Amino acid sequence: MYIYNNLSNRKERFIPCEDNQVKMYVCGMTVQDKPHIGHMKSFLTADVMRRYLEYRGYRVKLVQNFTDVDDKIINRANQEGVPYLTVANRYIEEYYQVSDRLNIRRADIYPRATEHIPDIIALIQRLIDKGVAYEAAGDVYFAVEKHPDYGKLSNRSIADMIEGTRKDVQSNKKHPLDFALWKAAKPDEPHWDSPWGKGRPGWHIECSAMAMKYLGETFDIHGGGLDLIFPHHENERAQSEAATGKPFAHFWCEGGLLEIENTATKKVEKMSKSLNNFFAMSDILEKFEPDAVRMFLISGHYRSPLNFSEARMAEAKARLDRLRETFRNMSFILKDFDDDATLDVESSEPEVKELYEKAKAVREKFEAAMDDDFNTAQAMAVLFDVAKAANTFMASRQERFSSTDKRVLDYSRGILQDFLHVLGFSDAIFAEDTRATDITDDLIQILIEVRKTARMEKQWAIADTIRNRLEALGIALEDRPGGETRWKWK
RNA sequence: GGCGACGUACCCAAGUGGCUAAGGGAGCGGUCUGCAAAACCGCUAUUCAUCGGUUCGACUCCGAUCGUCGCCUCCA
Repeated sequence: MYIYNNLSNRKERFIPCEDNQVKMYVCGMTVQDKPHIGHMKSFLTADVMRRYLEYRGYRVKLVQNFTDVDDKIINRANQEGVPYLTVANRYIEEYYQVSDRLNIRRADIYPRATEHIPDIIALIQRLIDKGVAYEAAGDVYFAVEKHPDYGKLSNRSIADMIEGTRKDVQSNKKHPLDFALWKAAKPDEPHWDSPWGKGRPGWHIECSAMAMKYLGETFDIHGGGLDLIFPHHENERAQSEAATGKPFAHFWCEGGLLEIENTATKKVEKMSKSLNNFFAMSDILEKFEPDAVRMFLISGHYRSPLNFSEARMAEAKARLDRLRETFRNMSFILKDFDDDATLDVESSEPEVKELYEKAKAVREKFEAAMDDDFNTAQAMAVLFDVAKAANTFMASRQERFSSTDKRVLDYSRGILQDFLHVLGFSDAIFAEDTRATDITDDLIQILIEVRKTARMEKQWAIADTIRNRLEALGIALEDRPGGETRWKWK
């Protein structure tokens, strides 16, 4: 398979460092506020990559950090008058909640910066010993000019960057682009003892220390948002490779940002905490189901920006409903279908053969799409193709299905389920709605029968009242061509 | 100003140096239906921002122009 590498600016053949093992690090959140849907785009992207890699037979070790000490967390804690870890823990907890609801599989390890201070100090010391970092008044800085490769990931040269740099007031730095590995503690700040006095880690170093600790000095894939390329990932790479003399991550896979239209200026801009234009993931989940969010987030390519709006979410929901409808219709037909005879395609009718061929081709087409830098949009199109074919097939049958018909539908359903799972959709799409308890079903069946009688007597007002009242409760009735009436939650 | 990405139908969105430019949403017409809903069938890009160039041939490669976005400061 091929994955786009931001380091080389092109797609490269993906070959893991170790045979069957993929080691992956995703830059997690600085837990200063609620996770918003832009954050979750990154993590859901990583989740899809991981699931597909596993589908492909790799064992994946995924590490995703929490940066739980930084200026903004400290500020927020001061405003609230609580310890900084209270703030951090609160948002970490919320992260887990929304992540679980989105069916994002848990990473293998979620290391936290504050729990790795000794590792961080050791790494900084290593850099000082190598002569690429220096201490100045209790701070420690990485000397950018000592690292010849600096700027490669973000495609810029030190000279270019200096032009755009504002004058830095604090001048413990030897070079304006040098960045802090360790910051001397200001009064009343959280701090730890270190060889350079009391202080706390700078922003980038924790990722290097923790990635190396859990994945080794070289690993396969480094993910995160595109806005992290500079300075975060550039600095991470520089300090890591300066320390070890080895490549840090092989593939740098930063994803496109979530954008949103500014209602005042009509301009599209990235969703971020600093612009205060974000939609908390928890709020969106009040309104839209998790699978619809997933459908929305994978509707384009992960490297492209994605524009958020309620209308787009509603569209994603409609896409999801289309698939769900197909599954519902299959389920009605396959109710009590329990037959493990093999499908004899050769002697089947052309319609059966056609659906079978469509479903059978999914594996190859889906893999071709996903092997090409995780093209989820293409992959979804492949699945929609089969859903359409199944719908067409079902519509062609006038509600009478032979066991061969059922076999090919069962086969198609299995294929669709398998591949929707690979993309991380939950069983909620194809499983029966859990709100439908048996008694509910019985009660609705009674109403359906009453309505049926009314319809036979052409008492349309009664029939429609039943349907409308149920509709108001979120229950939709469908009269099928054969005279059968089905119900579903809307 | 520097670096990078992008501009495909009403909307979202994949894609390819030459075979009908995927898929979805929305709309319209039809089938089915007492009416709906859902589904199915048909229609909605002679064209891929604009202008040049390379080529037998480009939407796809190159250049310019216009537009949008991101990074250059904290940010998934």
